[in-house]
Amino acid sequence: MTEPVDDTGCHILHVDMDAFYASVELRDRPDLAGLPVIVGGLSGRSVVLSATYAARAFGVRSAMPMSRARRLCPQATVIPPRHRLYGAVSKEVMGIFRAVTPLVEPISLDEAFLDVSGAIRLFGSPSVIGHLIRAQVAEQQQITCSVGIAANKFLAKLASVHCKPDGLLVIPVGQAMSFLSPLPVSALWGVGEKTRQALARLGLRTVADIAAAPLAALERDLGPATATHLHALAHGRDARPVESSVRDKSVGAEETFEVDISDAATVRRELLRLSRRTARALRTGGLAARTITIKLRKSDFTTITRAKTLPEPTGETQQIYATACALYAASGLSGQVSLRLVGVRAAGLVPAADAATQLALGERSTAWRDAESALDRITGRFGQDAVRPAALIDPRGRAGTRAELGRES
DNA sequence: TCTGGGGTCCTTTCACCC
DNA sequence: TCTGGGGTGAAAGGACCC
Repeated sequence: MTEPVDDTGCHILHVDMDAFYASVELRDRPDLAGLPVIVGGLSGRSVVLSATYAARAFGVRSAMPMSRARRLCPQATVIPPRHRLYGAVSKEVMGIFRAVTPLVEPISLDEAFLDVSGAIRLFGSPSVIGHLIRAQVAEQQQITCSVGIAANKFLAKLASVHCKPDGLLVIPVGQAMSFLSPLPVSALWGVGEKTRQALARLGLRTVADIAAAPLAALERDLGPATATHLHALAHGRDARPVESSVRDKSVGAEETFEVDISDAATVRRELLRLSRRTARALRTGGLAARTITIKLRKSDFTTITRAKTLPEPTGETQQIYATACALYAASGLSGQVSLRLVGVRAAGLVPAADAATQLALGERSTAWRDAESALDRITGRFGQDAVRPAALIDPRGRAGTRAELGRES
């Protein structure tokens, strides 16, 4: 047994699956246990989604280009991702959390915050609950997770990072500052490469440096919001509650081509495909959107976005697609510039029911909505390629672009 | 080394209204 | 009538996170 730790006042848990996608794949491939395994696309422009610790030992990291990962670790087994499977496992794992407390805030498929203050009388101290969760996840899903326990979200997340993989760590209330102080500024939530450089120019390299810096000096160089945020975190303060019902602010879809494209007709065809995916996501969530944004990334990786806010919220492919095409035409990039990525996003989300009531005279929209709902039912049953607009049918009889083929498996 | 796809949030700029 | 300023919403870009 481990030493008893004082977890008084530490009612926030951060649970993080270890190498989640790769661990799920290893359940089906026990022969690969202990070996370097990388989950990622097979096409030239894909990146590492997940890597086993054996692969990480070679320097492989998630988000790294696959080409580089394979150079670092040529002996690794590469497995294409199966997102539906990970989603299903995630649902099961979140179910384990919710059996302990209703206050579960999923951050992604593989991690969540839990507020266990109401569960202590029933299950025991936060550490006991952490051990219980780890045991249940291992037993029911045959994967490991790490649990960080502290007085707030930020510290709980730091704790789980520091006990990974397959660990549990409590940061007692009185030890937060001694834990935090020596860490590099990049340990703070919101400090990426750019902010790290900005802080370095101010001579700030550790969390202790930021905690000691005058707030006004930080505000001058980072802006008031970032400065206040970082200053609080550096003192171990984080008042954000665990929220079990966070509403999405936007939904969208984007796609990187295997080869850059400049032909306007091809780009529009891609916009149609992405508009369909976006509209379907809206309808699945019972939502409609007021603002449509397109994203165009050029060969040199510079990215522009163009947005339009509609008079009424919509969830229809036709309207989203028409707006996306208009934005593309107005961008000045249509047919002129080579693009490596296009995207469509819908924001300003409202419940679809509210949006429907705003359609005063029941124009053609209801007909489109009914037709698209019917299509949703068909694709839900028979797969996404069961029904497609004529524009998306490849004359050579193949389905979809190379990029899309690469993802489906 | 050559950069995915899903998002959130912040800052700046601009137009518009009062 | 002209000008300035505050407030607000939209648009655009960018940093960041998983």
